[in-house]
Amino acid sequence: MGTPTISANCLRGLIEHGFNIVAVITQADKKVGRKEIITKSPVKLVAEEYNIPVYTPIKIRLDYEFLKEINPDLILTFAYGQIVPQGVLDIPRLGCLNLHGSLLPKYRGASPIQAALFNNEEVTGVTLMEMIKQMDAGRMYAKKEVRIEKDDNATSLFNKIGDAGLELALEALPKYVDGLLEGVPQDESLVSFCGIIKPEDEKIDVNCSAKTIYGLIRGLSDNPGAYLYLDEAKIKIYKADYVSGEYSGENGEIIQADKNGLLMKCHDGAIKILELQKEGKKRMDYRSFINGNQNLLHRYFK
RNA sequence: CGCGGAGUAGAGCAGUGGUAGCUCAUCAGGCUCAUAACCUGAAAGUCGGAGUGUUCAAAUCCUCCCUCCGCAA
Repeated sequence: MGTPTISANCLRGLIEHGFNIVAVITQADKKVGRKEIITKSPVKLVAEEYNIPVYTPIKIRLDYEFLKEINPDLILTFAYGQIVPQGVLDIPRLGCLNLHGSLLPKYRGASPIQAALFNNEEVTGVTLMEMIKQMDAGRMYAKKEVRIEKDDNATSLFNKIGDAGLELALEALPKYVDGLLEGVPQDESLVSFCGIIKPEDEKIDVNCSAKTIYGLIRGLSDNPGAYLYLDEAKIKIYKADYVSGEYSGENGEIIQADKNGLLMKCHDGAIKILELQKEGKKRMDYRSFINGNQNLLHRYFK
């Protein structure tokens, strides 16, 4: 069970390594984009490619009777996008496992990969764990660490986590099936959570520290992008760096706008904007932005 | 028919009826110990496409089409 590209890659890997996938469950086709084109999930596309039966319950919470007939030995989820009810967890004889995009017990919840970036972590990872009723709280069977590099953003980290998830599954699933893995309970004192990211969470608060803003920008790039406003125009920042040090001026003020950089002062340092996009315009580097928007100096982002 | 913005030199933009401009990049020359710095000059646009639409005159107004983007989903 899964939905986005990383799940699809994982599914493909499992299939090619000889795992017998009897059914695939993914989110239903959705209308996407301005033209509302009906789009199948990446997982569905891969499943169809290999002629594996696909199920797309709108609400798995209510609609899972079909799974009893399939009677799988094991269910593996990876970024499925719905909460799986107890009724499903009880079906497979070997239980339900989940690949979670963090090193549990850190970052239980819906956005672990982004959360690691928001918090400027240097290491995160993926955890293979038992699914229980309480979200992301089951015993852990295996983990794989992923190092976060300076130039990583959400897109690149998703890919790394996806690759790591597949590797972990290939290594650990056979052992699990043979009963060789021991489940380790999570240390409840170290639990932290991350929720669904809402549009208001994507707004940059210029009064935050440079490092916090940097983390937000990385964690939301390339999709959907962290934003702020210049006058009435919404500006998304896709790539930036942070500079420590004291700068005069107010938070949000543009304190440099030339070929050497586009700097916005914030609390405890400044943000060096590298790639951005004004609404209605294309994504561009800071030099192009400065060329087309003169007199930026001492104006304010807010 | 969900709402809205935009398509003008390689890039980013200005220009809303009267012989197409700005910043950056490019090329040439100059200055300099030197330079991504500075000075001088040059090249580069059938102004998204179509119209056997309006006008003395269209990048600018009208009609249709294409593409890109923000919101919403």
